[in-house]
Amino acid sequence: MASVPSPYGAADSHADRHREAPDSAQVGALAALRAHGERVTEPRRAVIEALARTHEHLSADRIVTLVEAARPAVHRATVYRTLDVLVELGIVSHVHAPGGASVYHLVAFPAGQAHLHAHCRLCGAVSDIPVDALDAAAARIEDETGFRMEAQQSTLAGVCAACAEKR
Amino acid sequence: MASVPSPYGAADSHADRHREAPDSAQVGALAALRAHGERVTEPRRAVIEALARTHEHLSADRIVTLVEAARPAVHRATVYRTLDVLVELGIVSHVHAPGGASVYHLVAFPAGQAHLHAHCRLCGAVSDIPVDALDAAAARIEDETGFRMEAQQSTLAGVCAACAEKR
DNA sequence: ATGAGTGCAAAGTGTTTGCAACTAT
DNA sequence: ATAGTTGCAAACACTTTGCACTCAT
Repeated sequence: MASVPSPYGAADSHADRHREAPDSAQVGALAALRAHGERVTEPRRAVIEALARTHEHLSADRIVTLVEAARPAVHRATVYRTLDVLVELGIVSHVHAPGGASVYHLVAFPAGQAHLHAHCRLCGAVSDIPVDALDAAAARIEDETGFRMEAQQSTLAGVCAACAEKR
Repeated sequence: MASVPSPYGAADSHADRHREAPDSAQVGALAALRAHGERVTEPRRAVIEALARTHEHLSADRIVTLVEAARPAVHRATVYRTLDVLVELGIVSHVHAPGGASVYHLVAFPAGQAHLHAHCRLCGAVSDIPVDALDAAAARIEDETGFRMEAQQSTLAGVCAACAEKR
């Protein structure tokens, strides 16, 4: 039931009107999905859409909420399964923030969108840090300890600018 | 059978005899506990002991196991509560490693033992990185973004030396 | 048409909480 | 003595799984 038969095909033409350039990340994600021989289903579209609609870092639970709001028929478990698939294919990246919930975001397809994650222990927000901020440190660490840091998968802990100022 | 009728009390006077010179970290932890007006109880000693006995980074669940092995009467919930207290007092540090389980370790009391955490995505091991490795990056990040990185609370993701060599 | 993908509900993890009993101070 | 701690068991949040059905291909 519920209708909304076409996820975002021809039907929602006016909802789409100012989306001529639908996130390249979203397009890329769908293409990558197909390229891997995976089926493109409505739940999967919904998950990718939720991820593409924001530049935020969403927790799995938050994604569940967003998807359920848009497509009530989509079940929690399916969202989790979809996220697993997307992560496995490298379409989505997830980082574990201190606090229990892991956050997900689309990997930037055009490249250049890459960034590091910084988690504020006061407000919980995950903010972005220039991707090259740790380059020097990474080089030094590998040199000294042999550990090959993958900065983009790392989450830096600390206090964000906003919270730092309030104190 | 088994008994052990008195969970903890006067009974273990001799069980205590060879515990005069424990880890300075352990002593420091207990002292800090007292200094904060917290009571020093057997469960708390057991948790601190488990942490002090190893330089490893222990998951909460692993600590539960260790403590339960040494003091069967101590309940899981108490271990979690104790860890919370210790973290809150800054006696113990915990980092969330990607993969769900957070790892705990005593903060080095004499100072100088401080280190950063690096989590290998291949073997799962948490290794230590020199504490100052991110100093320059931290300064630059704060300068550029305002984010005040707390390097010691951060977990770097990547591949450890051993795993890197195998590939 | 046919199997990958889904919804459902139930079972897992890992962690927290309300309460009466107990013990460190 | 007495308030802080504990044990217990149940609740909790988050995630995964078995199964029959459906839909993308």
